[in-house]
Amino acid sequence: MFDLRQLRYFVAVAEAGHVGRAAERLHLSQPPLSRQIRQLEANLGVSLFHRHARGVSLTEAGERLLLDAQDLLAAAEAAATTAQRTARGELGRLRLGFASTALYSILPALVRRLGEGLPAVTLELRELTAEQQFHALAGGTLDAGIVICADPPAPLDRLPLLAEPLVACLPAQHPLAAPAGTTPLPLAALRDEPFILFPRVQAPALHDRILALGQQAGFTPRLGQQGVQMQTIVGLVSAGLGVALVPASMAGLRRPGVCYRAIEPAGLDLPTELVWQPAGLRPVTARLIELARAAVAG
Amino acid sequence: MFDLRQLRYFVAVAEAGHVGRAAERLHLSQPPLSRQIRQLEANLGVSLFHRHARGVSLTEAGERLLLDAQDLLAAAEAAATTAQRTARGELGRLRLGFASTALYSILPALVRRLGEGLPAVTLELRELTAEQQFHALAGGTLDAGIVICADPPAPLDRLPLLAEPLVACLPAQHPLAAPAGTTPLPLAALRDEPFILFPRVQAPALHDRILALGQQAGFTPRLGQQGVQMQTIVGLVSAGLGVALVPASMAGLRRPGVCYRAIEPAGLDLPTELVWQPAGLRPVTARLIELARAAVAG
DNA sequence: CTGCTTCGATACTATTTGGGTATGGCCATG
DNA sequence: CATGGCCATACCCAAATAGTATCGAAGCAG
Repeated sequence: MFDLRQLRYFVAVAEAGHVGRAAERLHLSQPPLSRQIRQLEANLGVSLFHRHARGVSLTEAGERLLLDAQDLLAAAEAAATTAQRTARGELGRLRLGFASTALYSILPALVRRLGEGLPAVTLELRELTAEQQFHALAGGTLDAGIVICADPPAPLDRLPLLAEPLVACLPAQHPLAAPAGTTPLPLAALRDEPFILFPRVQAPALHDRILALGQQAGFTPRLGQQGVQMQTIVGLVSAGLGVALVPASMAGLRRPGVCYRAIEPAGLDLPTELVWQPAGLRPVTARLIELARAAVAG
Repeated sequence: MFDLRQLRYFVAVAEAGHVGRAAERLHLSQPPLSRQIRQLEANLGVSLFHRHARGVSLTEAGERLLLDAQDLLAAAEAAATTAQRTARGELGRLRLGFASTALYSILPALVRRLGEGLPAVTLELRELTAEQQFHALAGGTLDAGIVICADPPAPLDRLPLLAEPLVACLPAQHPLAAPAGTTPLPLAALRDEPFILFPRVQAPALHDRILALGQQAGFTPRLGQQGVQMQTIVGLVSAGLGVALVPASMAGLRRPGVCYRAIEPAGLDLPTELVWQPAGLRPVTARLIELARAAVAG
């Protein structure tokens, strides 16, 4: 069978109409080129050129092959660059999990950066709890995840993206409601309110952190309704079913009927982190981590 | 850049999952295969395989390349066979001219044989006078032509396809009209009828042949209407505008209102011939000539 | 019609590249 | 810890490719 080199030679001769001229263009001397063309003809069992006194011209079969050869060479080139771009993580699918709070903090900026830095990567976003993300990462069905206030199991790497305090989320008609910027609300003032929380299994660390804050303020929070997603919790608060402690960035949700207030004691900031499995890291995941690192630094 | 051989090797290794196994399948020993794979990786600047203890597996870039490589190899194969089939005249366009009479004699059978013998050839049929065909053949805009009773100019080759006598074509109501199979009609009986003919410039040889037949029968045919196509001439006869001498195969047209009779003297048979330019003969034209030759012989 | 020019083909040599054999080294498994 | 399986490396030989010199055929001008 033939060879891409022979095809390149053939195209050069066909386009130049001269063997010698084409040899020059290929930085080659004339005789080997002549020989390669004849060899291609022998391999195919087809004569591709008419030889006459002042050059060569394509036979019908040659004209047909010229079209195919140009396509083939272009396709080969494209295949090479596709493989290279895939290896660099510039091409493909990126499966990114995220906790619901990330939608209101880091996720929009990160997605924008991905779109700018890796425009040919298809981003698949999945809203998942931290546990679901850890499981999917271990199973290889997720490339990276964004979790808040959760402890990734041993084999996972992590990158802190941001840290934010908890704030109180109150119904707007609540006696303690006040515009932002007023003095922090002493937590003890909420001792008699029902607290709206995630189910503990979904986010044990965050759940415990909130209960501990209550203890620190001298009371045991009374549990009210439960909600799996942050939007649900804020919605329940706006319906007057209780109060909640939520990440400060949830104030960006601007749901009518709720009010956010800083609390005292403030407690430790909640970390939002990017997590991934370093073993078998896909190139595109590595690029995501780079971008995220740059986003945190910049 | 890489090479189709390397691509074939790559595909074999990818499909086998083992270098050694693939080497066997390629009738090759393992070390050169190993080396070619590494060289392909070096050429692309991309690692295509993960090596582990019991074989190799594709990297993400490798998986991407595998798809493209399989396509490329198939396309290369296809390009080769396309060129070969084109060289053999099994593929392409065949521009065939024909005189209108051929429609009622040899053309249908020839077209059927072409469809069977060269199914991938696109036949372009053009109804043209002999002179138009000779001109188009000289100009290279026609591959072959079918003419009746015409003398091709010097550079053209010819193949006789059939020869047929002239018969009289009379209006059905004409006193001389009679069913086929009766005695031949003495031409002299038509001495007072207007003769419907082609314009002489369109088919001088046939025109002269008809006039000569009249002379032979002892009169000079009186010219009536003219028609360029055979169908037209027969139509004018059926309208009662005169009589005509037409190739015997025109009886196959079975136009109502006309009647065909053998004539006396019969004169020489009219040759219908395939003509073409032997210089720069296209492969597909050569195949047509072969088929036509077989059709005449068989 | 003859010499000149142009261009592809051929002969021969040098170098590169590809393939074979022997062997080393790594990783998983029992 | 030893063993087996498998890929990588080292080295050598054969084949293919490129370069130089030359030939031969076909148009063109004088």
